[in-house]
Amino acid sequence: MHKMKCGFIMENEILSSCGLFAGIKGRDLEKLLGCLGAETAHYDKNAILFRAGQPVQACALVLSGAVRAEAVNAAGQHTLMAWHGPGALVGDVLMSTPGGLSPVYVIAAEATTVLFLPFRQIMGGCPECCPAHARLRENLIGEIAQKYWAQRRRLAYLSVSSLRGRIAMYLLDEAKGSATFSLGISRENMADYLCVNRSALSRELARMKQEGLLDYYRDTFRLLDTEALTRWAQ
Amino acid sequence: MHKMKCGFIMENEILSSCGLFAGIKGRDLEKLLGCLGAETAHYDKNAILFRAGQPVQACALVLSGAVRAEAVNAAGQHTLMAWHGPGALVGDVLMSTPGGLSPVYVIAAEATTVLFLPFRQIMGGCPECCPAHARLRENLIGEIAQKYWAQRRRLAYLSVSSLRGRIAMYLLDEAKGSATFSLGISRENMADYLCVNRSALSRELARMKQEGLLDYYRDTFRLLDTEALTRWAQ
DNA sequence: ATAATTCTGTTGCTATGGCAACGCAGCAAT
DNA sequence: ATTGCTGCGTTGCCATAGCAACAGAATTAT
Repeated sequence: MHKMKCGFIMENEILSSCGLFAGIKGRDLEKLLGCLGAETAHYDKNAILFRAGQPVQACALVLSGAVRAEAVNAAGQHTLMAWHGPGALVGDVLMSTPGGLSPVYVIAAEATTVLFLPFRQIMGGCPECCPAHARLRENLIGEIAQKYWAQRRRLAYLSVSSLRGRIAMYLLDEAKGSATFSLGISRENMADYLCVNRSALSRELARMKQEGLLDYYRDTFRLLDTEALTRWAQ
Repeated sequence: MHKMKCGFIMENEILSSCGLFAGIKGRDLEKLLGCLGAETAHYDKNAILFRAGQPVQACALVLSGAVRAEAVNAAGQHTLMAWHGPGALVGDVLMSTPGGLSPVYVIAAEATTVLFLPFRQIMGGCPECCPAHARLRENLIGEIAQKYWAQRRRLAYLSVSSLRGRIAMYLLDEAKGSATFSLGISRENMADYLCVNRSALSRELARMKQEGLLDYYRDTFRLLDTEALTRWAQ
């Protein structure tokens, strides 16, 4: 690993487009990064960013490359828990949890550059109480709240016991009103997300298509009878 | 509803024991509450605290009584989502979510007193940048992070497809190392939490008892073969 | 173009777990 | 004591969904 002070990263478009720095730009952002003691770090493929069981003091914003979060169970098997590409914020919830120890280790999936933002500096604030710092804290709490709702949504799907209901609820959410939409994930990932067997998912989707509830090709769906789907979603 | 400025609530032991005000006491707490513009409000039974579909500007700390959060679906059915007694913090995640609208309405289950804490005042901070204020913000983010992990844990249980595995994982977590422990919830609530049929849960527990994996009476459990249970939990 | 590989759909078999219905124990009200 | 209520355990039935195995698209590499 190879650390350096920020500076060049100012040109990085990730910063301006990521939620954590929303509403902070130009000189404010520059000053804030210095004040935070933010440091970029470069990792070669398979280098470790966070170790399992360790406390997490800072979150990492992925600037380029990608990281994987993996759990290792009692039997010593490694399981992929998450994959984070450019723009992703990693360890934010964990660093905000009092006494929180990482349940996973995080490893560079390829050559990766991240920006480390230490919790203490974010919360402590600069002596001058600058508005950028206040905004950053609001953004951080907003990011965590959003992750909370993402989990809650998935929990809602999994709490539906019937396969059809689970699918209906998920698709209605993803559609967000529009008739035709693309999920952007493979059938297998969809099955994993909904915690169902892939072939069972395909079978049920085929049935729903046959009954005229929806139409689809690969990951592109069109909801034909939202009325009925809503009924199925309970 | 009947609002009043804080003041008398300083004697309330809820404040000193709740996570949100951890590490803040005495004069600091008093000053902080004034600075926040915190207001207690009293609600008669069945009075509404938060309406569904409305933005949430403040969280409510339940001082006495209790509230219910209920969702109303498309068919007009009301479903109990959560029950919050004294010490509970309600609406904290929601007020922290940018543009977040309440998915539920919150209603007083009985005569209830709450302390309202507005998000803007919490995050804005007082002009003097007082340490109590900073601590409050840290506590808030910590509370939200903890709620995140509580969801995540439940998600982990629900993602285990076999009933036995789900039970095993849950009980191993609840045991927290000790052999004998009490869940403090009814069998029916346990079934709801794990999203399984109550009778199926009873049946599987009976099987597990017969196989010597565990023993139980009502909501008190003893794990006899954690080794095997861990294997079942995958 | 051909081959290789990954992704998706299909289908038969079967175990699992949801459902309903009932019995019993504990507890409170009358 | 009787009645009612609630919580928990038990069991038979059977639909649902997991599993495995294969087939055919679609995509990528050669």
